[in-house]
Amino acid sequence: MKNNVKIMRMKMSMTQEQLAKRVGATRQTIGLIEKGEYNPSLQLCVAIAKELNKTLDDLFWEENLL
Amino acid sequence: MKNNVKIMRMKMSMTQEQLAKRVGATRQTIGLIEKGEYNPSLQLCVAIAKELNKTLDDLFWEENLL
DNA sequence: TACTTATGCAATTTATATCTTACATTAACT
DNA sequence: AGTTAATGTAAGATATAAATTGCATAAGTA
Repeated sequence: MKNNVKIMRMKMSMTQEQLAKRVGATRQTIGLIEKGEYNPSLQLCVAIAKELNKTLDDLFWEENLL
Repeated sequence: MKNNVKIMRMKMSMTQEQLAKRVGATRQTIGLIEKGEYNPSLQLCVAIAKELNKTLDDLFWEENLL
């Protein structure tokens, strides 16, 4: 489950904790998702995408990985 | 968690059971996802999208809902 | 040095997605 | 009427996402 969350979060100058609070998750959960060895729920993925002004495909679709 | 899974599955002339088998899930899980009152995992969403020749955004991004 | 901030990581608990099994319904067909 | 295929739905068990708590570390800073 590799993804672009970490890169896009840093582009927005947000910390894991700030993003976590805004999407209603914990810092640990965000950390695990960024690490990639995790299978988050669709709701959480959508919440993260909206906070980072991206779409699901931008963050999680294979062909779009940076 | 409304989505376009049911519409796209029917466009591909697949039954819930056929789609379920191809993505490694059960018919019941597919049914619940299509019904929309459910929060599937990202892995399952990706598997479904690939089987239906669509992307995550096509199936699950709000602005793309049919 | 000491202090703070951001992150990594691990153990335990809680919530819930998913599976399994089962039964009901509807539509199409013989 | 009877049969089959596709779907809806529900109860219980299992797997795992996510929360909670805690500690370690690196980088910056007073």
